[in-house]
Amino acid sequence: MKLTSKGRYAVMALVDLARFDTINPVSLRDISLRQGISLDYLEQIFSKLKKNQIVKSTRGTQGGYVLSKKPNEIKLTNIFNAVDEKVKTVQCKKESKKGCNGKATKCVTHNLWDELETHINSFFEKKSLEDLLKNNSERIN
Amino acid sequence: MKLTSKGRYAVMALVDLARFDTINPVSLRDISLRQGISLDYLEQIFSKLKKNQIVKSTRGTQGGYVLSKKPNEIKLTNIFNAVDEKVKTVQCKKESKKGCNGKATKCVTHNLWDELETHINSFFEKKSLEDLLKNNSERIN
DNA sequence: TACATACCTGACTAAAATGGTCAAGTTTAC
DNA sequence: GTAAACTTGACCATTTTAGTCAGGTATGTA
Ligand code: FES
Ligand code: FES
Repeated sequence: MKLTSKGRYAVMALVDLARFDTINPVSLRDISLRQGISLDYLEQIFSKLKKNQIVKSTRGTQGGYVLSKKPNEIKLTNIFNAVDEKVKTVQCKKESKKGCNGKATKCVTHNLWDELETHINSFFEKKSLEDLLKNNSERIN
Repeated sequence: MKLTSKGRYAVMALVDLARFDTINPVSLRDISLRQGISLDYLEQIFSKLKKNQIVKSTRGTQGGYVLSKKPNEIKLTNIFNAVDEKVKTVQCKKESKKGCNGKATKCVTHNLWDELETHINSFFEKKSLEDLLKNNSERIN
């Protein structure tokens, strides 16, 4: 079970945005340099974040991205959904009546993985960007 | 973030074992048929489970595997460690002083992922094979 | 003692996912 | 007009996953 770079980078970039977008839009180039993420890869990620109305963009010189909501309104769940970083623990289709073994009943571990998924998702639903900002400034002081 | 088949199969197989090993050792062939898991793949998994003293084996005709501890003494943590299904959320080496960005400080999200890892692992530490047996028989009745 | 059953070991591999790069734009501030 | 910055889509190398395959070795039973 591991977290992919796409999810990790999305959150890193948005924290960066939350810290620096108060005066001017922030360019991906800046984020790329500050956070050490490939510029081209960031573009893919921000394209998805924009489609999901998590960020807004301004084109042209001095352009860049800005959060489209307040940091406390952006939960990790929203971010992860936007970039398709989903938690997948069960193998079977959840709606399907068939189990992952192809039989008519769910496998012996189905309920366990389902609980696990809920457990993990509850973490993402609790945490917002604002929590991360606090956490970060605590560490600086 | 997704669970791999190796971890999933290991738990499925051990639940099967816990249900059927009370009289005779259980052959991998039986598990393979009941759970719909490739026999050759099961052998790889059980090799690791054996090295980690989670199961014991008997060779020859009528041979097979038996749990080496009571179901309530086998936690998911133990199983996952045995088959190398580890939860990995941070990108950096934890001991290292360097962050995942190569800089001297930890990245802005490091603490978050570390919390997440703890959150997930606590689930695995709580759950034992016995819990799964209960859950399963509940569903049958 | 033969022989079938079942464990044991290690090498190999097809397919998918990951983590990007690259190329060719369009928009807009200055 | 030109450079900065967003936009789009194709492409690709590497790694991981989820196995397969080909040999073994041990042992209960007939
Ligand atoms: S995971 Fe849903 S049936 Fe096995
Ligand atoms: S995850 Fe540890 S420094 Fe980024």
